[in-house]
Amino acid sequence: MSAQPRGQNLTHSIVQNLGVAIVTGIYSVKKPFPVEAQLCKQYGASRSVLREAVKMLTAKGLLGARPRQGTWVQPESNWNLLDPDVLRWLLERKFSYSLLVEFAQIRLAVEPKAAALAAASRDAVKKAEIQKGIDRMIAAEQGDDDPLESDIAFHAAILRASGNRFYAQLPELISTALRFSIRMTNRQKGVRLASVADHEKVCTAIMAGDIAKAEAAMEFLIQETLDLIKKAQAAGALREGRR
Amino acid sequence: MSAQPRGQNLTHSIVQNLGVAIVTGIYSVKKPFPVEAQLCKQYGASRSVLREAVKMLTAKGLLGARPRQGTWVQPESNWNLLDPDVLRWLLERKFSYSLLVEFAQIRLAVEPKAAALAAASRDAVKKAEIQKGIDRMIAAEQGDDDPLESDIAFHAAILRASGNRFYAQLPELISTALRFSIRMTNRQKGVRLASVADHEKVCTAIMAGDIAKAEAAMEFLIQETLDLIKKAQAAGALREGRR
DNA sequence: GGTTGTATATTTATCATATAAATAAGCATT
DNA sequence: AATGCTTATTTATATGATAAATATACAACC
Repeated sequence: MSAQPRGQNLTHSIVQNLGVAIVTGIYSVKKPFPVEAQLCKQYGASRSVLREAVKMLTAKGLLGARPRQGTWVQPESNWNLLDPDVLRWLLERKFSYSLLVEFAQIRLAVEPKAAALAAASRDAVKKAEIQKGIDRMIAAEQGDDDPLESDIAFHAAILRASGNRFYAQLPELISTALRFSIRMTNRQKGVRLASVADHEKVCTAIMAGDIAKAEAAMEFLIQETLDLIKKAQAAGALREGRR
Repeated sequence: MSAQPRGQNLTHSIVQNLGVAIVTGIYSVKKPFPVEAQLCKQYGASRSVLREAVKMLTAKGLLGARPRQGTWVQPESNWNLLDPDVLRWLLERKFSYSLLVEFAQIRLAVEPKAAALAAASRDAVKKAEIQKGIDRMIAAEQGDDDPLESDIAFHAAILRASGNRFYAQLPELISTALRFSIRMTNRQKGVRLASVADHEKVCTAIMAGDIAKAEAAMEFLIQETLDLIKKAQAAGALREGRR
C-alpha cells in the first residue's frame, strides 16, 4: 500500500492513511502494528517522515511506542474522539449509527446551553451571525443557498455566540457529524421544511434575550435530530435483520 | 532554555515545554515563533527530535508550518482545547477563572445528561463503580480516603456509566480541571461536607433508575460548583482591583 | 524450584548531514 | 501595472549511524 499525496504533503497523507487504518481496526493481536522499518517499506517513505506521522497519531492518542516493544495501537478509550481528525476518520470509514447517536447526545447536552448563553450574551456582532444563518436557511428553502451549509452555519454561530471557548470548538466536529447524519435524515422527507421554522424559534428567542425559551427551542431541535437518527438506526437494524 | 528530561523522553519534554510556552502566549508578532534551526539550538536537540515535537503540537492544533514561511502559532481558536494536554497547559500555566467558568459550563451541560443516561443504563458493573465512588467520598469524610480523588472517581464513574464514548473521554479533562478548581473551592470552607450528601442524592437516583431526578440532582451539584467558581472569580477580581 | 542477575537482541530514540521541494520577496521584463 | 523569472530561505524528505531502553532467554545462585 502506498500513500498518494493528494493536495497535502507526504507526512499528512500517511497520517490520514494510518489514522483511518487504525480506527477501522485493521490492526489487532492477530495483526500487530508494524515496526518502523516495515511501515517505511509499506509507504515508501523515509524514517523521518514516517516517524513524524506516527508522532502525530501518538499526539491524538491513537498510538504508543517504546524501544524494543515497538509501536502499538492504544485502546479505543485512549483515542481523542473530540479531535476533529479522529472523529472524521471514524465517521467516514467506520460509520455506525451508535457513534452518531452518541454524538447527538453531546449536542443535546451542549447546544441548548449554548443557545441559553447566546441569549444572555450582549455581543451584537456574534448574535448577528445567528440571524445570518437563519437567513441562509430561508434562502436555502428557495434553492438560493445550500441547506446543509446554512444549517451548519446557524448552529456554529450559536456555539460561537455563547462566548464559551470550549463550545466554540464544536462547530468543526458538528459540521463533520452533520455531513454524515444528513445522508439519513434526508431520506426521511417532509421534515426539513418544518425544521426551518423550528430553527427560527431558537433565533427569535436568542434575539429577544429569552434564555429559557432559547434553551427549550434548541433542545426540541436536537431531540428531533436524535430521534431521526435513532429511527434510521432502527430501520438500519431492520434491514440488517432481513438479510 | 534547555529541556530537562524528567521521567519521559526528550521529545516529550520538548512538547511540554513548547506547549506551555505557546499557550502562555510568549510568542507574538513581536516575538515570532523561531525557525527549526533556532529551536534546535535553544533546546540542544537534534532536528529529528525537534521536528517530531513540533509535529505533535501541530496535531493538537497549536502550530502550523510551511516551507519558506517557517513555523507559526495558530490562532487560539484553532487549538484543540479538549485535548487533555492543551487544557492542562492552559490551567497549569495560564490559569484564569474565566477558563474554569467556561469548563464548568461544559460540565453543567454534560454531566446531568450523563447522570440521566447512567440512570437509564442497565450496566450493573459500571453502575457499581458509581456506588464505589460515593463510598470513597464517605470514607474521605472520615479521613480514610482522599477527598479530591474520590470526588473525581465519582464523576468519572457516572460519565463512563453513561455508555457514551464522548462522555467517557471527559474524566481526564475534568480531573485536570478539578485539581485546579479545588484550590479555590477549598478556601470556601463548610461546603464540601454538605456536598457529600448532594452527591449521594445523585447516586441514589441513578441506582433507582430515576432519570429525571438523577439529572436534576447532578445539575444542582454542578451549578453549585459553578457558583463557587464565579464567587471566587468575583473575589479575585476584587483583590485585583484593590492593588 | 524459584529467584535473581546477566547477556543479548530488537526496537525506538536521538543525532548528523545531505538533498529536494515549496514559496516569499526582490528584480527584471514587458 | 502586470507578469514572469531568479534567488534565498525554510520546511520536507531521505539516509545512515549511534544511543538508550527493554523483552527475552539463559545462567548463576540460594
